[in-house]
Amino acid sequence: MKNELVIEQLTQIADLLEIIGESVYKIRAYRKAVDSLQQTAEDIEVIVQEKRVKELPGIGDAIGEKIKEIVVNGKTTYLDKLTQEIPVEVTSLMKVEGIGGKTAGRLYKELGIKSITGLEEAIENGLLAKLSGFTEKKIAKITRALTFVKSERRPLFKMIPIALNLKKFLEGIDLIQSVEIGGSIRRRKSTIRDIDLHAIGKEKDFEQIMDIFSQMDDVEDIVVKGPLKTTVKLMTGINVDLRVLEEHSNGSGLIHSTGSRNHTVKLRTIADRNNLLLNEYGLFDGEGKTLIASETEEEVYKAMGMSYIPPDIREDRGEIELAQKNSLPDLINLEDIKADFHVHTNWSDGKSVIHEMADAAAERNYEYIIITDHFGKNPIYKPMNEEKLTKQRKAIEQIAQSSSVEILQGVECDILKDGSLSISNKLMKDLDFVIASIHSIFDMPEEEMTSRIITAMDNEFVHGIGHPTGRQLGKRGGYSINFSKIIEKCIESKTFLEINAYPNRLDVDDNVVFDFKNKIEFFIGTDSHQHQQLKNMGYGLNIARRAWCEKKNILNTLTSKELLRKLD
DNA sequence: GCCGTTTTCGGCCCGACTGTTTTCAGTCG
Repeated sequence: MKNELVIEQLTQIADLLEIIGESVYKIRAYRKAVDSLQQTAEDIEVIVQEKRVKELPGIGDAIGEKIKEIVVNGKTTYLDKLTQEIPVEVTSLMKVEGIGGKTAGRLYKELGIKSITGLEEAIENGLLAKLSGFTEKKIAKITRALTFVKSERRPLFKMIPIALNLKKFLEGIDLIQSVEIGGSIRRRKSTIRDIDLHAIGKEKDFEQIMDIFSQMDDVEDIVVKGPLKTTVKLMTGINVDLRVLEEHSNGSGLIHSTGSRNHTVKLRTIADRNNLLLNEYGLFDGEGKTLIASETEEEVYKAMGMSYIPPDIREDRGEIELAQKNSLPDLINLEDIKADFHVHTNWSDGKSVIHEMADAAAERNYEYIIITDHFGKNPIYKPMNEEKLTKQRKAIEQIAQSSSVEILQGVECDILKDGSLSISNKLMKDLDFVIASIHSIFDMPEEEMTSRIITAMDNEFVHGIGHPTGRQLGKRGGYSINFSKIIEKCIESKTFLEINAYPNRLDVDDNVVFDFKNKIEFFIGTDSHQHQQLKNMGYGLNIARRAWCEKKNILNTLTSKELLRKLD
């Protein structure tokens, strides 16, 4: 897939336009196009071939042509032209916090600085200090920013506890009435860059609140500090934003802090079109004098003529237009989940025994559970063989007699290098559910990897593909596969894709589910290796909800009878 | 450069913080 290449080049164009001082609207258009592509799981080559590029929001004639050029030639002449004026490396300066296009442009034009190293040298040899406007204070700020590694996106499950600790700390301050976690954590994105906090207090206390916040133990640096908004960098390198408001602005402030940026921009645009003004303080009449709504999010959305939009789907992907028509999807909930489809026990590499898993499922009010221990030859997973499989079946039958949840027997088998499986057809035939997953040889070219998985799906006894991309958040990206082709095969072979809810996997990504949920169905598996991990179903649900899934899109909402009938 | 509940042309979200700015540009979210 050439999606990454297109995104990279359009971003470079936007950066370069910023450096040469082009119209902010033109720059915004390129950034919007990048956003749009980042939300697409489909192969851009396929989109170009089918002449659907301009159907993507924010992409018109000009950018559409450039995308086509990049897909066909690997580059666009427009970028070539821009780089004749400004070398593309100069855009790397904009990665430094506080340096934008204007500053990067001056650094290059006036001092010939092209890179971070060049900038460091110019600071050291005093060249930067000779530039007008680069006072000691400003240089000190840049120097500090240079010591920080650009903060990376981290898995949601690692950020939630950090955010909760901060929330707890702030809630312990008398001057603060309440604290909410906003931003991408509240929207439940799979990976998170910054932590956004929204606090309520009295205006007279704002400065003191910010003093306490910026003096917390694990603050490494204060990035910006004002009475209304403060950003600190923690020693872990994570940026934390705190926005403080008075209680009457709670709803509008929370909408602002939660984002996404594109969602709030769209809301404000609509408000403006209706002669209203929306900001973090509330929804006002056009003059900004009369307050219309602000106390709760529900009130603000309602006053905007919309139904309440859950945080998970605030991404400007059409949810606002649907909310205006009161026809948002009826998002799937935890109560709709009747089973966990991917569970390991001590029959392979799991830590819990079957009945512990069944009990944990019962506690979650599931109707059934599918035990899917490893089957194959890879000793890492202590896999089962034919003999163990037969014994396990007897064990399951026995435990099921005293269990309040139904226990189905499945396996997770390996997709071998050539697409064949680590289990025979004869054995699969008697199993309720077969997940086939890739557990070895990850670095295959896209085409080979895609046909490897497609070969596995061709096996009539395979029901689902486990953790389809193999990504491990914060460790490795997924292997290269072509989703457009995989989905086609899913439809043809009636195979389902997993939403793997193991917190460091979250695989597939919500973009994939969003794009293809009306073509195929998905199942959520926690891939639990001990009974406490069944609670990770929530992470799988986050993905499904972000992808606008309703009950009908997710197999876990079926009863066991309905499921088995469907698999037949 | 994109886009259309008034518009195929004329708009394009809104506000906080920083620096040295005596009224604003740059950057960020």
